[in-house]
Amino acid sequence: MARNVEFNEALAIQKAMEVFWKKGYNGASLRDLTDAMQINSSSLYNTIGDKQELFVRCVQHYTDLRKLDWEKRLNGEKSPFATLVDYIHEAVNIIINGEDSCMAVKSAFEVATNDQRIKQILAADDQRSYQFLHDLISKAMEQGEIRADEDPSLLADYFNSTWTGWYESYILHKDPLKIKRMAAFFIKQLSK
Amino acid sequence: MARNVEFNEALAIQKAMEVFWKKGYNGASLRDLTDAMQINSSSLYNTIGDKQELFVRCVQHYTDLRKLDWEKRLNGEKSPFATLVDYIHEAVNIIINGEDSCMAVKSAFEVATNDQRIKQILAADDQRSYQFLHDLISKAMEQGEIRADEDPSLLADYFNSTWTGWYESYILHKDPLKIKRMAAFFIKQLSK
DNA sequence: CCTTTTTTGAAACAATCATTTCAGAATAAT
DNA sequence: ATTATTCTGAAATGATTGTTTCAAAAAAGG
Repeated sequence: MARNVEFNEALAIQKAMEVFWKKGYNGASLRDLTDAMQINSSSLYNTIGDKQELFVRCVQHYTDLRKLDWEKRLNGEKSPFATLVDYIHEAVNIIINGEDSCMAVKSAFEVATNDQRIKQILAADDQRSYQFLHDLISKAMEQGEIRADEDPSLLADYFNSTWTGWYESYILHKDPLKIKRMAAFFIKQLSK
Repeated sequence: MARNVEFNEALAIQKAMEVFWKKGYNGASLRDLTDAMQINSSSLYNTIGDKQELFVRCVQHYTDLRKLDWEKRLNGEKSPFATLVDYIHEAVNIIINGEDSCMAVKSAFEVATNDQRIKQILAADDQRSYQFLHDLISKAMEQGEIRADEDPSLLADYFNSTWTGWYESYILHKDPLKIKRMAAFFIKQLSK
């Protein structure tokens, strides 16, 4: 009985996410966004909503991707400790090679203080990140891969919050060796 | 031969800093700023400059205050390790009680990626923070207050980047106990 | 093919943005 | 007191902000 939506919404969200990621919420204008999404603002307001709603969808999309990654890693074939070490090394590579830091971290500091919806999405994401680490650490302890004289939930909390500072360090000093040394120390703390 | 500047520039910078601190660079409008500074925009542009210049001055002011604090602590009478532990506990209290996170961290993620002047100021600030920790840690090792089987520069780097994640954690979860537990673990790692 | 419903594109919207202008008030030195 | 210079306040600047309007284009179902 009527026309269908012409543009690919998933692709448009992906493009908008990249703009927000690079420029931040306040730094990205609606023209920046619609240019990247290759749609007219009327289409945006008809289907997705206003700027805030678009941002929510983008942050949600970002955290969905992370969730998939964690699930895939947990279902992998390697041992818990090997999975953890792999993850850390890849995280280091992302920090060193990526140029836009982490969107979850940036958004936490820029908007989570004022926007409750964003805060809630990021809190849930952080909780999943914690759970991912907690699972691996406690399994590694059970299997005797790492020593079991610390509380897994404390270690997961502690390590989970550690990443953020590495991003900041790399923004300010652009020193890959610094990050790699901290990661090595991080792993050594776990294993010995 | 002529009139003097009427307003207190130092006080105006302080007020502007508080606005940027809370709202971020892009989130703070010039009206927000001049309202808080209680000056006309013409006075601002005559004496300090444009918005970017004002922000530079505010970030500089923020880091100057931190520098003074570190110097005062280094010149205190307590032992190196006691000074370090005091500092950590006060940092935890600031995270838990403050409501606007850390301006240096927020600015690093929002603008340091695009603005080289801000990046440079924050990198210098981070370097001083590192030096502060490095001084205390190496002195504590010399005096036998903590074990000396780790590289002080690595420990200083590692601990220096750890704070940032605590701020993020508190923004997302508002859980004081979580921060306190991580701080306690932090101190235990050093001392044992 | 025709009707109905929806999407699209371009333009317009008022509001706000950072910044500038300029006349008049203020003040320091003569 | 006069003069020379600078600062201040209010208003205006043009650009950009997020958002809306609406006619024309598109397409699905009868």
